[in-house]
Amino acid sequence: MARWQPDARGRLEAAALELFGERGFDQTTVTDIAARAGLDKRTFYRLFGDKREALFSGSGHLEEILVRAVTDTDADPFEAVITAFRRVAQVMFADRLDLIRVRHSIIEASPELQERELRKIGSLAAAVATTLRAKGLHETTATLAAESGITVFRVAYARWVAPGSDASLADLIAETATELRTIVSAWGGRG
Amino acid sequence: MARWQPDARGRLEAAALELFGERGFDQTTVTDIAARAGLDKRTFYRLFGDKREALFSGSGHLEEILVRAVTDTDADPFEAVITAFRRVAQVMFADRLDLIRVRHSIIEASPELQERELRKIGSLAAAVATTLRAKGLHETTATLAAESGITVFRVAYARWVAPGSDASLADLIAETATELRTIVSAWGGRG
DNA sequence: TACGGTGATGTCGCAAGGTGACATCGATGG
DNA sequence: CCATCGATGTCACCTTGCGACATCACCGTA
Repeated sequence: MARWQPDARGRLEAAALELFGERGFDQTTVTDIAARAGLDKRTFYRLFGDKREALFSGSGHLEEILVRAVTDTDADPFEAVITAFRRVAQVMFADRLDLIRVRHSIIEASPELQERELRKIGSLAAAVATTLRAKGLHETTATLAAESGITVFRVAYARWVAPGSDASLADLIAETATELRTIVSAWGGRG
Repeated sequence: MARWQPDARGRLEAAALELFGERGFDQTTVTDIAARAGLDKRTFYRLFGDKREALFSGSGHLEEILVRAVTDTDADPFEAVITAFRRVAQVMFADRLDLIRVRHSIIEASPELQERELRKIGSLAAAVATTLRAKGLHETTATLAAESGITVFRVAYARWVAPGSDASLADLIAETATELRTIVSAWGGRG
């Protein structure tokens, strides 16, 4: 085969997205993906840790932006996380809404991909918590702020991708955070 | 081999726990597990969906108890979830603390097992959210209460399994929920 | 132009996960 | 004594993922 094709990684990602969309994740072999990209199966595994990773390349970038946004503020922990997510929403989820929807439906259709997404989200939360702790917060406080912030983002994101939604992701995040505060504040105390 | 050995499922679970603890998850093959239990690899796959499931048999029971506890109260949603978790903590995490710790350390040492645990927790949250919605709550409210309740449980659980902790899980849950309320309530509003 | 190094890719083989199809055994009922 | 049925064993197979090695393009240098 022709070697040194440009952007091997990008072409493999595109091929994987196409094939997962056409046949589903399980019905697509790594050999299929590599063939569509004009490459070998072994090359795929050199660029991606496993078959699922082809759909999660952006998560590293997302973590980077999020951590920086949390660092660059001195607000209260929860507010810092929510603000950071709203900024991320404006940067990373502004365009290509069609591709985002396709990706979402592919993940939704495969338990394995859902597991991987949960892991990515978990490591995102861990990174945010570490950042908050580095700012002098107590471990439990940092973890709780990070985890509940991520929860808000996930719920808002789910509402945003749902068909028939027109609000912006940033607005949905703020709205969802407000509702979380209402729910939690209503709690009486040591149950 | 001798057939019709009693409690094949239980013996496979025990064998898996032992071997994962001795060599780690990756260094243990399904054939190893089946051999230690005196059974065949194919029998393992008939009783468990995949290799990881041998460590997560209790999650169905946990979901059942949790859903019932949420159903049997008419408190505010967040309080209902927290109370339910505290009740579960007293029922399911009272004895066998040594086994719980072993299981926890095994999962902690394997990314694949962490992924599976996250999925189990996610389906737990979904079940609780469904239960809350059945009580007439709005979708977003139900999801947020369920997810943040689970977050509280996870953080409390992490503190509880950590070496050198002596507080009860139920108390840690209440304490963590209080701290979450403090963090979220401190938030100013629409960022 | 020739030469050697370097890095990305292809080729091959293999252990392990996971599954379908079929054989086999034990118990149970007639 | 035989038929049946459900749980298990056996075999063959595909796919994932990886180690080891060969190969090609490119690049600097003489």
